[in-house]
Amino acid sequence: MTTKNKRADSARPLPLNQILAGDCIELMNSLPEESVDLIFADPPYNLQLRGDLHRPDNSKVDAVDDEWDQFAGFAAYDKFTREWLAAARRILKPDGAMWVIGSYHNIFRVGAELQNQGFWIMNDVIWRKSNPMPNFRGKRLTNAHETMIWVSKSESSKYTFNYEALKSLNEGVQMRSDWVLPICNGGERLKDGKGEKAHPTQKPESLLHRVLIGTTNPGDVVLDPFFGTGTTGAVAKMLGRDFIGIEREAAYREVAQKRLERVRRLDADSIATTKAKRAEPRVPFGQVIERGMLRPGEELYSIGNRHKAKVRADGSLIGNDVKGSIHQVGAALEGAPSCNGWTYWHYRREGKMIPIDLLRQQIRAEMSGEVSRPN
Amino acid sequence: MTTKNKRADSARPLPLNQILAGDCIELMNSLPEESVDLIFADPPYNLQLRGDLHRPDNSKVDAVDDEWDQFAGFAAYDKFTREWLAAARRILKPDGAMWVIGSYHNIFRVGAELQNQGFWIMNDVIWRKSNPMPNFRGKRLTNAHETMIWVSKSESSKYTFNYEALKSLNEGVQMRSDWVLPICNGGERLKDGKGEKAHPTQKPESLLHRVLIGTTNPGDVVLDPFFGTGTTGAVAKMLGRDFIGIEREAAYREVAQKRLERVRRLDADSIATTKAKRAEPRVPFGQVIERGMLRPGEELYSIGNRHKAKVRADGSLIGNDVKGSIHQVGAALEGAPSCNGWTYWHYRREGKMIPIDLLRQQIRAEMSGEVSRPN
DNA sequence: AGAAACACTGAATCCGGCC
DNA sequence: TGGCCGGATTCAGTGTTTC
Repeated sequence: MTTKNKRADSARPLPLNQILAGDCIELMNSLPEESVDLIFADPPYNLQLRGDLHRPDNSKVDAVDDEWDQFAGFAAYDKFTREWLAAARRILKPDGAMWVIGSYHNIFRVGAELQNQGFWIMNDVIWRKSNPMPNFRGKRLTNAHETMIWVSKSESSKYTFNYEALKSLNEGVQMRSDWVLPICNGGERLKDGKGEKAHPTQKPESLLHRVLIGTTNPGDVVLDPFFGTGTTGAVAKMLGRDFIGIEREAAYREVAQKRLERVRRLDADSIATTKAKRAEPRVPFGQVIERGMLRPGEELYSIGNRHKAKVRADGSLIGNDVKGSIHQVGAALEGAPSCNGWTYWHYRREGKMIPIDLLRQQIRAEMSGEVSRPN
Repeated sequence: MTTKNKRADSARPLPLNQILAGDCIELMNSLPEESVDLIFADPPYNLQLRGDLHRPDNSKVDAVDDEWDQFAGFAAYDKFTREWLAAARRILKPDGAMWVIGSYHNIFRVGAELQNQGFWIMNDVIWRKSNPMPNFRGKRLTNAHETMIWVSKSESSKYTFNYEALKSLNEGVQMRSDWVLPICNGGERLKDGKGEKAHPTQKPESLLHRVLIGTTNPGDVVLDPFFGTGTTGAVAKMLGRDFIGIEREAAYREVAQKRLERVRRLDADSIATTKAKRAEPRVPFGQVIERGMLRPGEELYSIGNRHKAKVRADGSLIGNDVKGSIHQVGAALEGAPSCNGWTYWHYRREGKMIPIDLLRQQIRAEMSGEVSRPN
């Protein structure tokens, strides 16, 4: 047993692998200080939704309008944040660490308060969703990510970081601060008795898998103060870590309890890895313009010089009164149903015609070293 | 000239397309209020938020003990943030917007203060670096991204968002909140006289290209209070936007000035981007009847023939006892909250079903004389 | 049986001009 | 300035039904 555990040994035993019922601040305050290795926290985001939102097909979006996400304002939210962070800080071992996940609605306030309380940021980590909900009204960018902040208890903490394990998860390349993972749906998404989703914001197990592999060791105690349907507990149990869940809502606790009973601990050997699959990244033609490889106003020529078109600043082409993507304009000029613009169009350099696909290859080469999408 | 500009008109002229020398807070305070369309800010965040931070009055923070010192560091940085954000807020037009870029060292504090001052977050945007600097010691994840926060001046601001242009940059798929772009190196990276990089954190032009295409229009005034080597100005000039740069260090101003002189403005054609449909003139359905394209009494059919309605002489429809506009009747028959009648209803010609939207397009073409109008 | 079409859904600060 | 109302707006994936 390492020195990390000395405080816990001298205190009363922890309620391991259980779901505690009640308010997380009170319950954390009732636990012995400096007894927990890692905290994973998914606090309410304090979304401020106005009216209903409908998809273009007129179906209504099922909003997160639950009571637990309502706060009177920033001051109330900040007070809540201060209190639960302080309670979390007390029970963390000196070398312990914490992850907090959030969106732009709350993550800046949480991050600032983490710093104010003396937590030390190692990284902010971006969960890039491979399948986010689109922006239906075309008024903003697709909100396609969430932010996690990974902190140690203090600057001098000797936190756990399994560098090689994460590198191995990433096909031998150093793990980056942006993680591409799908949202939780399909069979993994828990349903209630009526077939509705049991919790509006269930996190994917893949996310917790990566967190726990990277920043805990087998046998560590992982606490989740906003347990919900228990993703943290399920992955912890599977990976041979101990967990403590805290959840206020009885309905969530019930679903989580059943879920945890179904989970089986893996044997030590198989705790190893889920392999990532390398996919050739899609390169939008717009990037060729943004990167200055071609300039807006420059002309492109078809094979055999039969057609030409001019590049615009937004990556569309205009040729012979037809506007659109490199593929659309190519198809229109050829009178064809479709066209691969990347091989169809060429640019001129020193009298030579060069296919724009070479530019795409160049961009892909620059992007290599990146690994994306598990599953 | 739109109402957006009325405040600027009544004030003294802006120092457009220049680099102002000095402290950005003082200089912004010297500019007329509500005169700028967009601010792009890359504030200092390589500050050690610890020992060597100086107070704004240049007195050294007295390090009593670690924790107090750290708090003093944050407090000083927060004060600086509050002040430059307030100055930026004052010169922004009511419908203006701002981008701030930062890393985990500072972005949480900046984001929280943005919210405190009443700025309204549209998105946080992740610049995912395709070629980041690796983490050499293997103690953390590769810090492979930076965070940008895009805000409007207030919740009610009618901010500029060129949805279609960004979608076009992304080859027809809605632009997401994570942008993959390489860091600035190679020929784009400016060097000083000794061949060293001229600025430690020069931003890539590709990043500014996307920001300016997406959230400004040609002729807009873009201000950068931390101008550095002038990436914002260079891209603004190229894309036909006006800029105001503010920079304290003479060496950076010099490099930026030379750079700007080399930049050439693109012609209007190349700057043009794909327009939103909303910008097209409204065509009342009644015109279709007045012009005899459809006759009163003619029947219209929904997609899939599930519903039909009869055209009346005043351009309203009647179907299944429901009377009203093409939109109202469509919505009523579908039991939907709203309905785009133009795409919902079809008429029959020679056995074929033709959407009435084609008639609207025909009218619009006749109205403008040609297919597309400049800008 | 297999393919194709259709239906449904996800942490969302999601409209704007005219009267 | 509040209310009315025209009409613009979606990506990836899973699961179900139909051909």
